[in-house]
Amino acid sequence: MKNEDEPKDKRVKAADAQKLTMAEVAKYVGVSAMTVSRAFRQDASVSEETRKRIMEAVDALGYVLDLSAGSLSSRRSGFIAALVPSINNSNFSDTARGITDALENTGLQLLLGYTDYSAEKEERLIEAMLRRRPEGIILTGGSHTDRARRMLDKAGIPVVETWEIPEEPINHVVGFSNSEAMSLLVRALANQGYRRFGYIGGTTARDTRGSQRRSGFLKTVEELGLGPGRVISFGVPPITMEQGGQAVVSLLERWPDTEVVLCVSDLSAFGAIMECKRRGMNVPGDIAIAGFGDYEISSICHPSITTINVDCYGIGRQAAVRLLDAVHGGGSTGDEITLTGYRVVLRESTNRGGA
Amino acid sequence: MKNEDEPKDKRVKAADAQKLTMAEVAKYVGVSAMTVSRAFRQDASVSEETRKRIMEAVDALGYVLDLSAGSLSSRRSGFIAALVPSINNSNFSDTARGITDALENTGLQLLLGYTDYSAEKEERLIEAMLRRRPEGIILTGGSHTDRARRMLDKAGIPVVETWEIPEEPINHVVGFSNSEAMSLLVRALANQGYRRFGYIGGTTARDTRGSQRRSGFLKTVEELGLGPGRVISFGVPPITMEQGGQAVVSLLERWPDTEVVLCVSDLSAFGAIMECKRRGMNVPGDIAIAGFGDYEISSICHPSITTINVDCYGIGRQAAVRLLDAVHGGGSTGDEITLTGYRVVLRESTNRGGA
DNA sequence: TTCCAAATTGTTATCGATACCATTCTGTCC
DNA sequence: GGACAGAATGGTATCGATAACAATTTGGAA
Repeated sequence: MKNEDEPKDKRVKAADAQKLTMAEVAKYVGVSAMTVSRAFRQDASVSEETRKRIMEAVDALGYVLDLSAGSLSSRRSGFIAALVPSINNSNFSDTARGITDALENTGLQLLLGYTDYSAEKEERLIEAMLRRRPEGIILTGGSHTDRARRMLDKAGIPVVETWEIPEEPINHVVGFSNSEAMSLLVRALANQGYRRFGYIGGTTARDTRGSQRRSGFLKTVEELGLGPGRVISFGVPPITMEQGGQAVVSLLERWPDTEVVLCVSDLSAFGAIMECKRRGMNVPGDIAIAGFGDYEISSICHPSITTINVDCYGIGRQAAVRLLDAVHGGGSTGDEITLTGYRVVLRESTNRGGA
Repeated sequence: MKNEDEPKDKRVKAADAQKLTMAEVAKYVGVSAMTVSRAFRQDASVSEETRKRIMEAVDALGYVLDLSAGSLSSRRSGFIAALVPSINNSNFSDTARGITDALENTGLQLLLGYTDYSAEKEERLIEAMLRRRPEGIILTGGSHTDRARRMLDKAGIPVVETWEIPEEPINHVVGFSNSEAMSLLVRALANQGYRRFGYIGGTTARDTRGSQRRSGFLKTVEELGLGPGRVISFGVPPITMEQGGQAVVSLLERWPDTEVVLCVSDLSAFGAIMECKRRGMNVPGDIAIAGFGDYEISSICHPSITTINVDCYGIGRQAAVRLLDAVHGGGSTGDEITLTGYRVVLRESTNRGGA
């Protein structure tokens, strides 16, 4: 049995307060709603004194601007949408952070979605996002369903594709060639004297960047006259640390004399290295292993991991900057491809003749 | 010189199409706008035949529902806000994933923000979020500015605090006691025979969960009669892998006979272990090290890391479920504290007499 | 056949801010 | 003193959907 004089649910009172509208603030101050509206925008012409009185009233009453109402009449939602494959992957969350940071103080809100590496889920997300009328949208990769492309086209908003160079860009692109980046790594290691190259990646083409890295690997090994590359496909992308460990076992069973193994990402490379150590093998003494992405872990772990450093944060930041240009400046410069940097980072895990 | 019959900028045409409104779809089909509106909701009463015709028209015209207009009249924004300290931390991105998954097919959109472990940034984000009139909000931790509390109170929406048990909960809570969890780990290791305990954490109280872990550590070491704990504070939270490595060096310089080091998170523990190995020390032979959070890395790395497993995904999922209950069901059950599980995971890094 | 309940569709007002244009006020210059 | 530019403020229509209620149709039951 509840006590009778127990206080009533606090939210009842609160719910009333919630109804507070701009007109009521205006009445309280003794101005028109329009003036209150102007007081909230820094560029509008309101006398300093009036603005001060309004803001005091806003504080006193606890009024909070309602953007959904505003965006309807101003026809500007104040949203930017961004889709990434996964938020659990630190490369992509760095990109998301870059976007968020670039959006700070622009008055734009980020609507973030993750596609789980699926073009179908991407399509559904794009539709869900467009229902909020974003002023621009940032996508990962260039592989989209036909319907997704049609929706984006119809939406008439700037689109930025990131993390790779699509064959048929929709609009703007901020990224790099995953194939060439992997190629660069192969050449760097070949320069060190490695000859028998293995590769570990996922089983399907879901992860288009992963596929591009593999094809860059295969092409370059071929070009260097180092025979066909030894490829192990293991697990649905994105492959985990654990799967990296399992894959390297398969690879070494099949081609025991492999000298160096390149992995689709640092995570699988790390798993591979740890599995080798667990089995008593020496990295890089018995086998050299390299990754891709330069995750934090790769510079810290022992042995530290040779990899390709990608400017994940910069991809996000530049994508957002491009988008802002297009949204505000009217995109006068037209569609463009912005190449972002990458570089080979040689570390202990591929030290030739290393400990 | 551009070719004259080059197609004009596609976006011009697209921008026109964008203006498409529900009324135009209605006219095209020969029904009222209201009927089109009903066709978009699955519970509304529209004949199957009419809905089919409408949806065909929607497809043909490429109409996309405008939720911002709808939310104004229905007074339901369709948003849920969630604030996490960082999206680069896989623990919190797991929580974000749990929230997103629980929201799937509810028609609710997640507005995600990251506070960077700052109560001031949290306050600004809460205000920004409230301007979108979310139907509920999920926060991390129980430490908020006064103004933030006031705004939340006024907003009159359900609030769920996660990841810890606040002393003064606002509303609902989904979390666990970080202090008790750390205490459990200390006891488990004391049971194994360890006596001289060290601790590595950040320098400030910004990370309240980190502070709670430290106090749980200190209290328990004291209770067990194992003298004052040896604490190294290093770096602004969240401390990185690298800082974990630096901290363990400090700790061992100051107290060389330390037997086991507990770290505020697996990331710093990993950094500490790698630094020890780099310096030729054996883990756990020379020094045992444990973390907190059970990140993927901890089960994979060598030696694998003893830690506290936390149900990060479940925290997000349950927080969202609680919130949905409160939003839809009217929160009839009142405010509640939902405790989520955690458990000690003993691994190689604290093997007594280990290799 | 008559009548009523349920299913289906239509009409109108409205959500809360902002765009657009009109109006008032202030100060300055000739 | 008059005129006028520019700043400050107000009034009204409007953004595009949905709530609320009204009207119409349909299918049986009486």
